[in-house]
Amino acid sequence: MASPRRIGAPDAKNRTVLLDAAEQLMLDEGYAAVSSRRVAAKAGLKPQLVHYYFRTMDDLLLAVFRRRAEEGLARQARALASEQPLRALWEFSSEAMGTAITMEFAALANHRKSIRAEIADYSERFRAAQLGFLSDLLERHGIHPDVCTPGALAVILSSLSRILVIEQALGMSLGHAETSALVEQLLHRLEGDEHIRTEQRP
Amino acid sequence: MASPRRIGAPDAKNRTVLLDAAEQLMLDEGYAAVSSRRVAAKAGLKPQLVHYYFRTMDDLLLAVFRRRAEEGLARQARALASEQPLRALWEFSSEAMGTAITMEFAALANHRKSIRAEIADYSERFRAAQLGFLSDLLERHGIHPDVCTPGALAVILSSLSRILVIEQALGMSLGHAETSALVEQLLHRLEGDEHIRTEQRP
DNA sequence: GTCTATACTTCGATAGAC
DNA sequence: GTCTATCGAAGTATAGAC
Repeated sequence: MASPRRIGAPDAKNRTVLLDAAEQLMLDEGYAAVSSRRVAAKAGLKPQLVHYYFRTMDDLLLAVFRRRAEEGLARQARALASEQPLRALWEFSSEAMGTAITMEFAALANHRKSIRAEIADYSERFRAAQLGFLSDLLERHGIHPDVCTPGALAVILSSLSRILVIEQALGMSLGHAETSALVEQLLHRLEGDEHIRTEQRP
Repeated sequence: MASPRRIGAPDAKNRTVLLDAAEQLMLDEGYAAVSSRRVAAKAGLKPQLVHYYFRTMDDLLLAVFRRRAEEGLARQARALASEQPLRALWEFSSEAMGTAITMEFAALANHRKSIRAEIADYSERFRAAQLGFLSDLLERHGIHPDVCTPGALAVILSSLSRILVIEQALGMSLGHAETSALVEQLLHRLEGDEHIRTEQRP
């Protein structure tokens, strides 16, 4: 009774095309621009197909989010396993695209219950994945929990990277250079100089 | 030639009613819900009146933002002139409603040029107003700019308060208690214990 | 100065054809 | 399993009546 209507196969080619179009639209013009008609137009398909592959528009939005979130978790795991994990984490968190899409979904989440639960869940998974590494790092440097705990460090790093990216996108800069310098100081103290990264040869 | 159509007086009662309705809608359901029909319905007026008082929907949104921003600047100024300015600033920045509306406009700003300029301008005014106070505070405590500058402290405080509020609204909590404890430590060090505030008698 | 009648566009979603 | 024809509701904005 919940869903009497049929739905397209999860691996159908057009489903992916629609997901790509929706994601691009969201980045370019915001979640409000993700309508069945506009998504279809960008994908070169008929609007009704959106409702064939995704029962509602919320379902489409959720699918876009899940796909990005899963990819993000994998990329973060790779960053944390890299040569300079703290710097890699900072750079990953400072990526403009990830921040833009996260923000778009966060705004959306404030007003749609089904999406809110999903975002909260994934966000905690991102943070939880950082905790083990940060915990080791702080311990290795003999930093007492009274000074800074792994949880606090995770919150601080993610909040700073996010706000710097967001404000930059708006064209703001007041206090940014000083904050970046402070972060660089921290990274240096906890992980030494930035290595020169040579191009990977094919 | 830009605006051949007439527009309602800025102090007309219905204009304010429409502004209130738009703001409430934005908080409850997000910027996408602020349509002429829905605003009018909430205000108990006809949809066409929205276009009489505001030429476009963007104009309405901008008017909502300016009204709140001006009020916010005044409130922040009062906080910075209070008995415990640092704590007052932290509490002001941690207010759920201010954060929610700021976030909504920030999301909107990513995709609408006219709004982006306005947000960036006001945001820098908020931060600039904090700098004088924070500069004095750090100097008074003999904190060297190598350790922390006023600009960096402003960015850190605003980013932390914002992310804590946003994540709380989503239902997240990982690392929050530890971060709050760290902030409390900082407030205590820079401004002593929290005073007990007695109710103002009428 | 204040508001209404109206035009035209775009929306999400379903039922049913191939 | 894949797609199309179509509906009723909601969107912005203007021209013109009071």
